[in-house]
Amino acid sequence: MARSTANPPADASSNGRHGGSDSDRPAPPVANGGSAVANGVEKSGKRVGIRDVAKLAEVSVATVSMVLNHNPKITSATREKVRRVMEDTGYQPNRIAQSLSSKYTRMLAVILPTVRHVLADPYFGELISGICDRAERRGHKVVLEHAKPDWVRDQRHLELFDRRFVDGVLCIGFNDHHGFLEDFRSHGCPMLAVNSEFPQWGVDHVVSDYAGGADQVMTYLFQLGHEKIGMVHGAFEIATARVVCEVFGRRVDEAGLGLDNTWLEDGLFTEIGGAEAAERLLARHPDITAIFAGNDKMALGVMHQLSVMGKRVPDDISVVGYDDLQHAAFVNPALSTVHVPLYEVGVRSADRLIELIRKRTDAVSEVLPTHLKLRGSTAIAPRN
Amino acid sequence: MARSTANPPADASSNGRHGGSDSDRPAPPVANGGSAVANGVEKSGKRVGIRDVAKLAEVSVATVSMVLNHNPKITSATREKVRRVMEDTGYQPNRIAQSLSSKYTRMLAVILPTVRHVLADPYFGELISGICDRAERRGHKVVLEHAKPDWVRDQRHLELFDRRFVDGVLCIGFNDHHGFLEDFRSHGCPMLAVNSEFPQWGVDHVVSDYAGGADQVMTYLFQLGHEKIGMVHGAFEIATARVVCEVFGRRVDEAGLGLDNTWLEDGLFTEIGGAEAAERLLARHPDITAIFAGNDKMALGVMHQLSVMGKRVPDDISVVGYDDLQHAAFVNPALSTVHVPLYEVGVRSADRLIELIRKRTDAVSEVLPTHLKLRGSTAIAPRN
DNA sequence: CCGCGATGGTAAAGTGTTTCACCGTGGAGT
DNA sequence: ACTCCACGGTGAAACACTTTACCATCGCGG
Repeated sequence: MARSTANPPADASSNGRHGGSDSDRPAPPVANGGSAVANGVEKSGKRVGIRDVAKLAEVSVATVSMVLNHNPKITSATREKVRRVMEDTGYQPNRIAQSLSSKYTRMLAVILPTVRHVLADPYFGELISGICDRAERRGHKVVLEHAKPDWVRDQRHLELFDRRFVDGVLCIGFNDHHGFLEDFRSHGCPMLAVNSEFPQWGVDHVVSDYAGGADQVMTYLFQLGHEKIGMVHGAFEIATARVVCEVFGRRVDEAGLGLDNTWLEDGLFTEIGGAEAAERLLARHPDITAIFAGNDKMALGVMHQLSVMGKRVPDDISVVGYDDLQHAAFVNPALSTVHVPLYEVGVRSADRLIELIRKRTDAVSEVLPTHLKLRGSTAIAPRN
Repeated sequence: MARSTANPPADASSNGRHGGSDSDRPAPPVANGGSAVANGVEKSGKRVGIRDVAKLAEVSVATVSMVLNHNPKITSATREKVRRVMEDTGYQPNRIAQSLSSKYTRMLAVILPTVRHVLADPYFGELISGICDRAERRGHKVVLEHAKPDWVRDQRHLELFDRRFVDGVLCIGFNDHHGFLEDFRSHGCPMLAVNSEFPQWGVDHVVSDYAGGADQVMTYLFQLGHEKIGMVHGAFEIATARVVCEVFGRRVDEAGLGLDNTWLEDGLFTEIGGAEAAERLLARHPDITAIFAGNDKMALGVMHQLSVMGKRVPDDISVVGYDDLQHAAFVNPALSTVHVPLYEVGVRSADRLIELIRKRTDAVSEVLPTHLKLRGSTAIAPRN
């Protein structure tokens, strides 16, 4: 069931373009193979295959293949000869056939939880953006996958590998209840958790520094003189959300503010959830002067609710978000938040996963820094 | 170069799950083939292939293949026999080999323009969400592709088909300068423009009713008594943006308001562009009472800028957006906008493209309705 | 009783690469 | 002068399916 072990593909492997650009060079020169031959079509109506190239170049099929794969056995002379024919004929290797022979498909899957319209959430979008850009540069394509309930019940996630859809998967947005994440590792399928972590399963991951970000927020709020601080957090099944709450709790305790659990509310990671959490928080603690939300969506909901309830931000209450989504700078007031390098996390994830696939590395656990982004939603605590 | 024509795949084609679920049934029953055999592994360490199944079921390989593909030639008796073996062994057809033999990969590509972090834009996310969900239900996978400048220069877009990456492509967010869109059609490659149209090239498309939406906005603004209305539009190279402007112009003319081109400003489809456009508009026409933005991002920018300039929304100036992105309801004030059924557009696009691939239809030009979503950013025009 | 078509299944030929065992040649080492 | 190895390249066997001839059997009408 697990992928049989085999040599990882050479760094410079065939990816269709004759220049060969597996590494990070932007793109092969490609001298625009514009011979008289109509692009890609031989005199016959048939598509040109490796055999045709071999015939025209007066070499064997194996040789052409080796040129394609940058095999050092080939002289630069013959390599050139073959290259020329490839350009003249507009030959492009059939990637299906390549995958069938070789052990690699050069495809990655991004697996997302089944939340309605999950892709419409810029948090995911930003991560995927980074993943796609980097994957493309390294000659990989990205396919999108949703982890529907029946999907994992039927073991469909392993099907991705068993049926040879992809070489590796990137998982975004899952929590401790998603036990299927463990299966990948136990079946020897390259997998990486993106901006999340699962210490209990030893899953490889690239994550941003949630503890650091939360710490900075607390320091900042204290500097502004806030002592009545509420927290709107996401689900506790998510390790990173837990971390943020823990930091919040620790800092509050250290400062001796005596804030108990009633200052914590679950915002479900959504705008609406954030709004409702804010409502509860305010009902319980009318004297609250600051709210720290676990992500920007909840922060938006909080601000919306505060506005509805006639509270001014930041004059009456300061609000801090987390993520720094693109539109956070354009709401009223502009949101102070923790900048998470989501795009960069995506980029690194793709890099590390590809290395995992090539068995160039085994354990990956990378942390990217976060920092405070101060805007208009925070101010000095109002004096009572 | 063009894909050689061949029979489209039968509606019920092999997609790995033995139940066969090409149609829209949610998922095959899958009686959890839990025999004693360790899932998917035969006694040997080798993966189980179609040959193994044939041997165990005492039929030929061809028969197994036909069972897989729901070929009516097979008796239900033998079909059951084969099915049983498949479940017992946990056999799953290798999709690479299937693609090599058959003419179809069951993959679709979504092609996006090269805008930095384009996926982080919920507009695209929502569309792609719909596309993915429906594609998955119909047994297709979706791969993401960016149309970088060099990509089209090198004819890489056709490579998607030539190298057998995908069966069809969905293009989102392009404009009249992207001539490469024409290539797909001229090479016989199934392609569909999503929520955009290119009458000049006769590209198939699924689009929402931009004219209707704009018309409703204008009617509404007139009802509120607005006469000094500015328009922050997107690039004119985009047909749908043009349509909105045309409607704006027509309605304004019909109403005899005498607003010339100085009431139009380009907002570049971005928040920042919208903000700058609003600034210019206000500098030129301090008496402006309403601004109609071509999308929600620009509307956010407009509102932000108005707030910076000390104008109140909607008391001093009303703002209307277009798209109805998820967070539009949670900004301050909540944005009145045109609801575009982006998710649904994505769904229909996937459906139509798959039909195109199967040659079940040829020309597709579908229009989905839009409607006004009134919230807090609009009000009766202030009396001078 | 013979021929014929429909039925249900089979053997074998693709599908377009990669990879592996092998081979001829030429130069260096002894 | 002879062995031996390195070099550059070749032929053919995988890879795991689909598809297309083709074949045997059987029922039925003439």
